[in-house]
Formats: sequence, structure tokens, C-alpha cells
Amino acid sequence: MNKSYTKADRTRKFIIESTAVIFNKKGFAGTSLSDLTKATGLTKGSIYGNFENKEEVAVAVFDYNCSRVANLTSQEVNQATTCYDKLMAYVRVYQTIIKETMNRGGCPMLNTATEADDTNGLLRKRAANVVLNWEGDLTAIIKKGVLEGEFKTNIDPRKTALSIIALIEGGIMISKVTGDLSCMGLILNTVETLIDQIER
Amino acid sequence: MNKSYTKADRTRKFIIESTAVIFNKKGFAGTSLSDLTKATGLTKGSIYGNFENKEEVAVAVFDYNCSRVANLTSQEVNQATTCYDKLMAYVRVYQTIIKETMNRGGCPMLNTATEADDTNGLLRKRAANVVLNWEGDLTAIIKKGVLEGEFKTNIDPRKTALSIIALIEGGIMISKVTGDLSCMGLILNTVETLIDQIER
DNA sequence: TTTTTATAATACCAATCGGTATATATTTGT
DNA sequence: ACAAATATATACCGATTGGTATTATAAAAA
Repeated sequence: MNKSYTKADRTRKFIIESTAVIFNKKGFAGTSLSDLTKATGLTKGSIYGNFENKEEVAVAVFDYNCSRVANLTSQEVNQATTCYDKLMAYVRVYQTIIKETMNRGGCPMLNTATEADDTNGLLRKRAANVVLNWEGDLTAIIKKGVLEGEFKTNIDPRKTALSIIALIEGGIMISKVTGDLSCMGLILNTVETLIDQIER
Repeated sequence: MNKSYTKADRTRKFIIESTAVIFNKKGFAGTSLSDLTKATGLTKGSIYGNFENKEEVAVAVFDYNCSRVANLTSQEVNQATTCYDKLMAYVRVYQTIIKETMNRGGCPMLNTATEADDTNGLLRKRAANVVLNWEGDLTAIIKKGVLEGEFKTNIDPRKTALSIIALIEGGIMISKVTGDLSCMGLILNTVETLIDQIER
């Protein structure tokens, strides 16, 4: 029979979803196998029947955590028609999800990037690709905006894209470590100004 | 005899300096006691004779790592006379030290903030204070600049301060995880623009 | 429904974890 | 130079680490 989802598929998904917040909060090194068995109610044997090792769980969880954010973002961005509105959609999304993001341990990309950059090649590469994809998406929108006369022609799309990402990620770090949500609000305000300034 | 530095003082300093990069790269959870004995050539007994536990070493190392950056910064900032130049000094410092920062495992504040925010109250508080102090320093400079007619009066000093920090820290994360130094260059360029824009 | 296959639980492994009591050196003030 | 104080090394602790055969169980195909 052509089944879409085997039992293993469902268990895999269950493990990923039940440990997503733990990995994001404690990190790869800080999360132990016993954390995973506690969170899932499963045994080590069951987890190792579905994943090769702890690293494979961490990678799957990272992909899942990132896809959650990516889905919310692309939904908002695709709804916007102008390039200006598309950029502003990012600000709106982070304005909306910042609180929930905090509760889930912060931005998975930021967390994984800072932990893995010197310790785990696989996770580092994964995090780097998320940054690069985000940069690519923003740059594409900005370039399109320039071509269509929406944005000024004498701007550096990559510079603007990277600055938006840096502001958002830096903002998350600041708000999270200080426990002060207002920081993120002020920083997102600067992102808006940045976008306004490339308008023609 | 009234000695300034006992043997213990020197050993403490030796332990801190020999493990500073390790802690910054591997994090608190990722660094083991055996990492410390390997790096110092000392035994566990010796380390625990000078520190209560691993956490106390990590905290001392964090303070040391931050003070390194703070010293370089305050030196440049104090040399500048105008508030505008003081702000620009931060850009210059990070332009200069970015490469060495990478080799030492990135920004200790960013690393500790993202690791400890959900896992270690002591380190979290420590990192938060560094952010808050930095924010305070920048805000003070900007407020002074406003009072002395150097900067516009209709600006939000705290917002500018936080945005500068977010850009720098986000920039470090991006450059570090992608291995592309040019990202930091472009982002620091945006910081310069930000500073130029509050000028009267 | 039965048989085969896939999945999860049990029990175990060596290695390492952070930490400590005690013995041995090494500084230090006299 | 010597005794008291301090600092370092040795040897050990129970607990936990990530990981693996092997056994029991549940799901799927026949």
C-alpha cells in the first residue's frame, strides 16, 4: 500500500516537535539525550531508531525551527504587492512574533550561528545558509524595487539587506538578554527608517 | 610583607588568560574541565584551588574577554573630542579588531547572551549588564551631543544607541557564521550613515 | 488472520562529566 | 634558614554522558 506517512515518519516528527524548544534554549552541547527522552516520553532506543545520533536530531530540529519562522515570513511577504511593502512585511512579522520567539528560546539562526561557528561544521553551514538565503531574498526584493523605479538607484542592495538582518538579529539578542521587549520595538523602528530612506 | 600579587593571583590570571578563547569558542556548556586542564597544563585540583567551580571560571573569563574589548574601545573614544567623533570611534574600533575578534571566537557578549539567556542566570545577568552599560555609554554621548548643539534635537538617543549595538552585534554574527568579513564592513558603513544622520 | 517487517523498550557499555578529600610541594613571612 | 601557610598534584567519587546490542512489541502486508 502506498502510505504517505509511516509510523517512523510520525515518530520522527513527534521527536522534532517535542524537542524543538529545548534545543533552541539549551543549544546542541547543552542538550542531553536524557533531555530528549524526558521531553518525548520515549526511550533512548526509540530515538536512536529514528535518528543516527544527537547531531542528526539537532539538525532536523534546527531546520524545523527555521521553517516555522520562514513560513510566517513568506506568507506576509507574498501578500504584499510593492517591494516597499514586502520589506515592511518583515518588520511587521517580527513585531508580531517577537514575544513568542522569546518564549521559544530566541531566533534559532542566531542561537545556532553563535554556538556552532567554532564547534560544529554541519550546524554552522546550516545556519550560514539560512543567513545567505535571507540576504538573497532581501537583495532580490531591493534590486527589483530599484529596477521598477520604487527605490533609488544609487543604493547598495546587499548593504541594505545585511543591515536589516543585523538590526533584527541584534535586536532579538538585546531584547532577550535584557528581558526588555521595548528594545526590539525601537530597533525595528530603525529598520523602517532604513527602508523609507531607500525610497525614491 | 605587603605583596601586590600572590602566587594564587598569578595562577588565577594564568588560568583565565589560557582558557579565554576556549570558553568564548565552545561556550560554558561546551567547555569541560579537561579542556581547562589541557589548556593550562594544570591539574583539576589546582584549578579548583583557585576557583569554586566551572561557573566561576566562566564568569571570570567572560569579564576578562569583555574588558579586553572595553579597553580598546574606551581608549579610542576618550581620544576623540567631539561627540560625533566619539561615536565614529566605535566604528573605527570594530573595523580594526573584527579580524582578531573572529579568531578569538567572536564577541563574548553576543556569545554569552545567546547561550546563557535561558540556561544560566549568573552569566545572563552579566551579559545583560554589558549591553546595558554599552547602551548607557552611547546614550550619554548622544545626549551630550544634542545638548551641545552637535546633534539634532528631535532624535531618540536610546533608539540610536540600541540600533548601533544591534548593527555591530548582528554584523559580527553574520560575518562569523558565513566567514565573510565584507559583511561587517558594509554593516559598519550603515552605522556611519546612522551617525551622520543625527548630525545637525 | 497469520506472518513478516518495522519500531520501540530493556539492559548494558566504556568514557567522561564536575567535583572533592588528602597528600605533597612550593611560597612566604619571620 | 626555617616553620607556617599556601598552592598544586594525586587519587578517587558517584552520576551522567552519548551510544549500542538485544529483546519485546506493535504495525503492515500477505
